[in-house]
Amino acid sequence: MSEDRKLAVLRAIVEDYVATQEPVGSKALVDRHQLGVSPATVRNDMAALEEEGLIAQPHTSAGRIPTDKGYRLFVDRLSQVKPLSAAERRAIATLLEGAIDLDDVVQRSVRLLAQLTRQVAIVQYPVLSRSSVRHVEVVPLTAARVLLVLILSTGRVEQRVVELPASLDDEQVADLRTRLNRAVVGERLADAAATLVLLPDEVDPDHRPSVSLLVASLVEAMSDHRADERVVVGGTANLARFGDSFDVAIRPMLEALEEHVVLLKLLGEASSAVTVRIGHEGPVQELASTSVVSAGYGPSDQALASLGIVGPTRMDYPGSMAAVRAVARYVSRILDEG
Amino acid sequence: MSEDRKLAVLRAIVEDYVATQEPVGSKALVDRHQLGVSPATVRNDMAALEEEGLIAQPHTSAGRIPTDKGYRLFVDRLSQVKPLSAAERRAIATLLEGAIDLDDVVQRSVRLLAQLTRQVAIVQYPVLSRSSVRHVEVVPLTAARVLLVLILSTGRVEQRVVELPASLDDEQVADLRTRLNRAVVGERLADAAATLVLLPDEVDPDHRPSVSLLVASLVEAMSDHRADERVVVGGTANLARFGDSFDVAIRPMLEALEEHVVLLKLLGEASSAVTVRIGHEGPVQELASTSVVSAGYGPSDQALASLGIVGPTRMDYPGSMAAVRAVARYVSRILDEG
DNA sequence: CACTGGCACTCGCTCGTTCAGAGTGCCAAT
DNA sequence: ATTGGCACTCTGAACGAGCGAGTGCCAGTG
Repeated sequence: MSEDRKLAVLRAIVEDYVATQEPVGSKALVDRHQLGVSPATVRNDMAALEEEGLIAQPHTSAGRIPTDKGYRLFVDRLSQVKPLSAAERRAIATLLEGAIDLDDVVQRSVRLLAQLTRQVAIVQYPVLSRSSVRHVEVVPLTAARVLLVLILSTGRVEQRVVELPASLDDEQVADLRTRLNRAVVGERLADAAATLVLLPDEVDPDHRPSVSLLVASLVEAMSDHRADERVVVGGTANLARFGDSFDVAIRPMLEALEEHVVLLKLLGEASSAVTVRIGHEGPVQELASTSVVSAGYGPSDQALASLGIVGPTRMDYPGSMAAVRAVARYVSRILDEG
Repeated sequence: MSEDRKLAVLRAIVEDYVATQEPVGSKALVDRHQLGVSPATVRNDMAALEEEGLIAQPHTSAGRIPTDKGYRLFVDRLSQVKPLSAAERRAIATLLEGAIDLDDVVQRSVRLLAQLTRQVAIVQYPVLSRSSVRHVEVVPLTAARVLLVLILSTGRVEQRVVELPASLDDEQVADLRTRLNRAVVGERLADAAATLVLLPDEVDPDHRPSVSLLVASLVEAMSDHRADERVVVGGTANLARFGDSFDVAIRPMLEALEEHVVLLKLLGEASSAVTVRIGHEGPVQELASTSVVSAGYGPSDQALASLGIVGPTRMDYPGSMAAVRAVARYVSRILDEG
């Protein structure tokens, strides 16, 4: 029994099962693939594969389906990322280049991923703490009320309204604006806080309470992890496609998709390579029958956040990986330019 | 045959059917409700109700279920809005008061509505064109690049980065900031554009191209209907609850929930009263078996936008209406304060 | 005249049974 | 090592019977 052919059989099983959604038998296999051997031989190979835990039969006398372990082997050794068609790549490029701001980029990416893979897509907003400050703006609203605007290198904008204990005139506000920007522009958020706390000491003691308050508010905006946890989901309608052919329960999926914390766990740590999590390998019990394909993205190849897709373990891995990788790259490029 | 009792029977049918999800027969009715008559009598009433098109039987020799027309009558004449429990009202108040900005208010409202009604909730962002300008800020980023920040009375913040044909120094920016604010603060968005177009004529001819560009960008931000169409959806997991008990197809629901344009159609024109759309009364063919309960909200009782819930026609209308009304009121109050 | 009890009738649903088909494992042969 | 053949297993579809919920109608009663 040839080891190579055994793996060829596994690959064929995965491909057929993904395509048809039905357990695949020995006869069907030799019909659809040019294996050059008889069904009986394939049966022997199958028995061996089952022995190794790579495939299983739902019940006696049914075809075989791949196990999670089988998919893992397939992804690691038997498949290569399927290149996208020229049309698809053009579609990605034009769609993403039409985006007008960060929100829009994220929005469009989700749609794109969902359409390309026909799965549920998830895109995380760039993580705050690793980006740097591009500009800080102080806007007087009334005498004792100012708006702080924090603009980050990723294009993200955070704003806070602050009530001051004492009023500031325009000149003082302008001075403050200069000082703040001198202190933090170009700094990474994680470091900026340290520089900021020294600022109140520099100014006229009369205004120290106001400045302290402003600084506190700014630091708070910088470490706002609520914003870090923002993710956008799209393509939920695709759930229905494989939803009724059950096996994958839609209920827990829908619930997970509402819990952004869970989604972040699913996406995992951002790393620029494409990551595949199959079935039980994932961190969420309820989603043991789903897989996640994700990749990090961010300007200049530092992975600021992740995006990816979630679908049943029986998915088209090569295709999904290609789509995820392509979108991640394009989004990274856009962020580089912006 | 008493007309009153006939309506009581209809009410009982609606209530039972909503509770059990199963066609209700004459026997079950007299058991569960104190109608003071025998099943046979109820059967006669039922025959009459069916004659009038208010109820129907799925097939001969099954119980009755209300028709859309039956629900309509129930909502209009047989039910009163069920008051929320004190605990529920407290939950609404505390949750919404903890919100820190407009995004957060919208986010929390959706969750709240979904939890209270156990249906899918939809909240529309306040419509731009009817709100007014609170402040405009011009932030120099580099010599020939500025950030425009537009702050609206609803708390919404829009920003645009503009590349200028010529560079402006700080003094000129400050002057521009003053002029812009003088021109539009307090104006409604619809009117502000008219005032703005005159602005370029006021300034030094050298900077006229830059100012024109800024004004154009601002006008564009003000009339950004993309932002108008923003809606947030929550509680999708609730779909699964009644999803498998068929009759309501989840597929078109999920699809509709992704199409924000469709959702806006569903919510309809914002009016401060609670509106109920039952089944086919709605504007979307595919959702003929779902109902929408919605209400407008906005500061000082002008309805800026709508929020509501979507669910199967067999829903708890009094409860849903109460929840929608309560949330709409609380959100309005929050906007009033902010 | 409104209501009631009784009764025959209609279906949809559930359950058991049967049957065909797909697929397997094993064995003897090449 | 591979193959054809064969007996065996098991699922899923098809069928039919019987049950039960529910109805409509009718004759009887206050």
